[in-house]
Amino acid sequence: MTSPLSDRKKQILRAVVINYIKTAEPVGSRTVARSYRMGLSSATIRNEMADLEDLDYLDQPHTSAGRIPSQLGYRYYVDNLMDIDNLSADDEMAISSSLSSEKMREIEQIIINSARVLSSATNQTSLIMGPQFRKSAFRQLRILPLDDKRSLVVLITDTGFIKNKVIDMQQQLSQAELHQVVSYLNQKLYGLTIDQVTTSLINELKRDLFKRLEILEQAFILLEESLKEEKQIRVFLGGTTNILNQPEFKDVDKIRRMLNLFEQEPLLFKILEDTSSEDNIVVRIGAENEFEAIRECTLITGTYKIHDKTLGTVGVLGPIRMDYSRVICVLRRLVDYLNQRLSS
Amino acid sequence: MTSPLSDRKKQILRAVVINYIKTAEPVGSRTVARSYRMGLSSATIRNEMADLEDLDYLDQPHTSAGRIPSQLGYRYYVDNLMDIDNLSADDEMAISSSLSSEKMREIEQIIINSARVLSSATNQTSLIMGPQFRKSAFRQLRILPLDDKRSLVVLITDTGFIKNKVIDMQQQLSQAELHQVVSYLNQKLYGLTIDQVTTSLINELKRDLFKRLEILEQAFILLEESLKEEKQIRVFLGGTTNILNQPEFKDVDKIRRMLNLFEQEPLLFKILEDTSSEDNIVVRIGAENEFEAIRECTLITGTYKIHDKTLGTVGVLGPIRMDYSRVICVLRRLVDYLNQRLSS
DNA sequence: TTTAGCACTCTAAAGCTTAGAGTGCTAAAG
DNA sequence: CTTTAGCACTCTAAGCTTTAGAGTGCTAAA
Repeated sequence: MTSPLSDRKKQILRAVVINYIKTAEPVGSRTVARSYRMGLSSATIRNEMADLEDLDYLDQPHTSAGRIPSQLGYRYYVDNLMDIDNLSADDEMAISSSLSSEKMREIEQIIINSARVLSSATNQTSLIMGPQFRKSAFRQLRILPLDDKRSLVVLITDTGFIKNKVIDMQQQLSQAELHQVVSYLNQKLYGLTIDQVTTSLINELKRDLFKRLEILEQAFILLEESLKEEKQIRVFLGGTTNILNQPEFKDVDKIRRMLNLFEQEPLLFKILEDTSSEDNIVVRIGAENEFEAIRECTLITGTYKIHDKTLGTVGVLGPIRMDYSRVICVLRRLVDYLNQRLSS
Repeated sequence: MTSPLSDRKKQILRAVVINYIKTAEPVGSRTVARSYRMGLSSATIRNEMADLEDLDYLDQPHTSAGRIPSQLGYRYYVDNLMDIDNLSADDEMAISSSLSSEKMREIEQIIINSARVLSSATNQTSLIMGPQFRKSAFRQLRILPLDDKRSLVVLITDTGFIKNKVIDMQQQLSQAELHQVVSYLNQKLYGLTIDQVTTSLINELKRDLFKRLEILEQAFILLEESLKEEKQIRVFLGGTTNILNQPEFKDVDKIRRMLNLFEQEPLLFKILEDTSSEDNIVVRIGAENEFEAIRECTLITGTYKIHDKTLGTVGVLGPIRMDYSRVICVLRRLVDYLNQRLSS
């Protein structure tokens, strides 16, 4: 479409973006001329900057202020100008030491801790979708009698989820009968993902079994509820207060809107899910976001897998002015970690 | 100590408190004289108010402003002047309908929903401590082999907690042996509260059993971890953004401090636990709070029980200027609900 | 003891001034 | 044709001043 930018323009755009990310102040021509010694006077830079403004890569808050990157400018920077260094040794140390803390056995613990690490390493708010139970494959169903009336139904998936539920049995069931039913179910369901266990399949099985036993209604309820409940998977947040450190959120009203958003788990889930189809790191800048609520933010997400199955999304949410290069680094690092950690 | 207040002073103090709670503006003598027709001129009220200020029941933000209640004033109001009406029919309706939502099977669901109801009914932030696992009594331990290497250990308490954990078995164990060990443990532990299952007791049992089987190490790890992990019980929050609606929190720095507090679960737990010894509703106004972090707030708490055992604390946290009467009402209602709901 | 009247005080909001940063334009230099 | 120096101009944020309004405390009279 538009002609490609000259190298000089690229350099200048890059300088403006980097500077603005660091200082949050509009960047003037003098600043660019001085700090990135490129042998040009501020007047020349000024002309170039005026061009960049015409091309919509830069904005001017008011006539006599410096320039700030437009959303298009950020996009251009992310796509063409940014270099992604590796993490500094210090960062790497800090991150891996926080990640390797002892008591991280439970999946939930791992996720929560990851959220914390991610937010503190980026100084932004982090969102992590818990592993999607529904994409896991059915492994085993067990029924464990507790006393006369009650039993514990346990559902286990290939990705290590364990769901359980105490159910009431109206009639007692002999060990043998129970065993029969349970192994029938296991046989029928083995290997299916939870997604595939539809209500209609359940009904079919139910019909099959009802001929012989009316009693397992409750066990089916567990299955059905698992399906319903898990439609909204938990989203874990880290560093929600970090947005308060960003100068773009010094307005109480904006803060309220963001915090309100953070309280709406289903919406957060949708926001994360929305990006989860893609393969690698995805950067959504401002209006590129589908959801109105985060149109003033940038969302950077990655997906993590267990045994090569995409199970969830990890993201960083912050103002459009954020340190893209750093966030992407950290996010990559974390996704690697999760992939490795959850597969064991 | 000080001589009791005259009826007239009480009336005036009450009027100031009520008015200030409603408007968040300092209350002037004219306002009191007019809105609470007590046949006195503003000048008279003015004199009385000056007296109340001398007695430390009222404060004056600056020379020519109205008066606001001091912390002592609020305390006097709560102890002597406040009348606690019942909930209005509307409120009652709203609360019971939110509470009776369908899918509240899990304890956690009940707690989370309660937090939501409490915060929206009071327009404050609500805190609810999850039921204290440690005060529950041991009921049953089960071990459920999954495959060659792994088993599921399930721990059940009298208050309906179910903890489980997949463990690795280095050696295989015959059904009979397993059964033997498990029933030994159940016999030894039945009826003890989790608190009573100390590490030393576990070690003792371990010694007993090690003579026969080296294998259950992992099962003990579950027990031990349960003890450790649960030291910090979850605290559920509702309406954290409500503080943003309070005019006393329009300062970003204060907001940051509060939100930071909300992210520190262990501290929240301590704050709630601190009040849990007492019987009924407890009101802590400002500096009456033990914890520095909430010295600018009022915390109103109640405790809920399962089968007459105190299991957790429910609280409302907000600015010192809050609608005490209303909050106390709603809190009472909610504690009743929880007591009833969790005992079934 | 209560009240009217009045001078006084204090704040918050609105208006005004100013310093500083940065621009855009023009004309000269390379 | 491109780059640069110079300069007038613009805009904001911060500080200062002014003012209206609310409320007080005191005094003297009822």
